[in-house]
Amino acid sequence: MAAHQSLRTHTCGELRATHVGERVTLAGWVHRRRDHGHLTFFDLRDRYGITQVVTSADEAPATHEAAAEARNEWVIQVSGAVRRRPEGTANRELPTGEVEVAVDEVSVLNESKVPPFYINEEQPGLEEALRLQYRYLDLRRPPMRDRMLLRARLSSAIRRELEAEDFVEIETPLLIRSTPEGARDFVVPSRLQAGQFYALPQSPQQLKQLLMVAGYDRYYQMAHCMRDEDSRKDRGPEFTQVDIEMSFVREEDVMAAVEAMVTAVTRQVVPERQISQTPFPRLRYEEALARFGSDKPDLRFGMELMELSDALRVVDFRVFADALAAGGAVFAIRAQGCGGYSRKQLDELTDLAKRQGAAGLVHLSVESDGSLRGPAAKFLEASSAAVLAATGAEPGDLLLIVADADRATAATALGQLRLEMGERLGLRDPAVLAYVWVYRFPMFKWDADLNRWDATHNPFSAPVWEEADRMEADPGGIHAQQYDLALNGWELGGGSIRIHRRDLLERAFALMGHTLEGMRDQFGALLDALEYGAPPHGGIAIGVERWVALLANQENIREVTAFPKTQSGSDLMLGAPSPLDQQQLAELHLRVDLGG
RNA sequence: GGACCCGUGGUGUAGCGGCCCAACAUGCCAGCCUGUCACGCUGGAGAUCGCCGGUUCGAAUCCGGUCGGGUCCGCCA
Repeated sequence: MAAHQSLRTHTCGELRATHVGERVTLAGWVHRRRDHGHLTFFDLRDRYGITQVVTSADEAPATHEAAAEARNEWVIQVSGAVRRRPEGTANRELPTGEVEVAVDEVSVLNESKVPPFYINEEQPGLEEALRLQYRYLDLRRPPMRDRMLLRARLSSAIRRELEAEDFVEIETPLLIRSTPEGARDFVVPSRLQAGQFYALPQSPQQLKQLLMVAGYDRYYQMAHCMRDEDSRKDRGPEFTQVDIEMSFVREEDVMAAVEAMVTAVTRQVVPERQISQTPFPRLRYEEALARFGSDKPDLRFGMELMELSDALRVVDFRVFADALAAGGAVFAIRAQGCGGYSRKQLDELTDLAKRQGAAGLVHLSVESDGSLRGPAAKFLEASSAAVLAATGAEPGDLLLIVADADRATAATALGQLRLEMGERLGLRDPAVLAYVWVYRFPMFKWDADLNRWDATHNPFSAPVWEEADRMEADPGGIHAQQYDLALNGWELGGGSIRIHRRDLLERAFALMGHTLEGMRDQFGALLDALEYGAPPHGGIAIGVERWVALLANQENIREVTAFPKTQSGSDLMLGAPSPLDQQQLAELHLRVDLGG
């Protein structure tokens, strides 16, 4: 093992029966102490594991007495002989559990105050703010350590796989130019140029495209990105992405390369997990929305959406009739065996549907005689057979139905209910990883507020080539060569084939209301570069925190981030952000105005 | 910008108008204990209930505000 240094001969995860008889020196933290008077056991911990060391009043009285001072989290160094534990006292829970070190020499390398929370046991309810304030102690806890090591193995495997396929890692700058597109920028004031600001990258998008123009036809980078938008459990102000770009490729090529890397990496890093399907399923956006109510569906379970628009077209029920008359849709999911849900449970589901933009939720339970029961049942009597036929619902089942004048709204609201029911029914198997491609997104969406078309994803994404001619004639009807990679209901990454011809890019931007001057000002370098032999190219970016979180079965990316920010963007350990003093402000040509 | 939830010894919880200057577990300290591994036993110290204000004879408990944390909507090309 490489971790041998002059203060230790072995790590705390290393000793086995084969070491019995060797004299060793270990250094680490006191994980736990069991004091039996004339005999004291210490569990000594480092990042490699735990080893039991013993001091004895009979064998080494002075050492025994000296060691008795040590408390939890003190850093100590011990020397002694490795010996097999007495018959019947081996600990099968520990890899090192067959042996122990009979300590004859101990030295305290550093004492520790009593920590503000337990390092040596799990503590589910522990206030996260406290963990963040003492993150260096939190990171010492074995579950956090394991997640950090998992993340390191993931990064390493990604690099190994990509480099084996001739990808080259190229770093791009962190101080770049602000552009109003996309998320809000974090900005950095320039000292040398008064009144001017850099922006921190939301992603190295333009730079990696410029690298393609430069001929580095397979680029990757573990790229740090920053977006000044409100946090969620799956996104924070700064994050890391595996940024990839390739030249001379079609969608197929990028997806194949990424899929090969993702599959190989997953198998190396979490061999115990099951990838539900390879090659990864591919769903067109429209299909993902219609079947799962999401553009990042969780494919670990079925419970697909069923469209009832036709079955219910004749029903005299305002909620459905109005939605359908307005050109909308009615969707349902069938929750098997949930017909007995209580009023409270149904209210919770209704609240969820409303939060997701639905006007309401119609719930029907199927009685043992096949009749439907629920607040809206009396309106549906004439159609109950059609509903049962369309949904396949059986006695004891619960049907959840959402109608909306907007098809996507109905589908996404029900998609959220599907996830909730999947959770409640235990269908989201934590052992399974269900990667899925979602592709062929609409290229533009109408922005009612700005009264213009806007890119659904990335403004540099290319239209499906055969559709490019219709861009101006039918902006809402054409699709982008855009593909997202989803995993267990989370968006892991997204990418596209880019526009590599200046005229086409200008047309796309013009459609989004950009003037030629505005484009030159903001994207001048890229536009110019496209005129110097830009090859066809495309790529993807994969969110590292989300990926690790899913591989570690964590709900929250803070659990896989060494030093995360709070929801309001604070670093509770460092106390950031903080004010600047007057001199710093003056150098940066800034004046702070807190008046509001 | 908005909605909701949380904030009681070091930590996690209980208490939710007077029986509480606050209970339980764990941790901490001390003593005892030669085979433990969440060691055990005995004893002890430790919180005026995030903060400010109000209601009340009386507030951890009710109300308002505020600070911190979380979840969500908006936002996130």
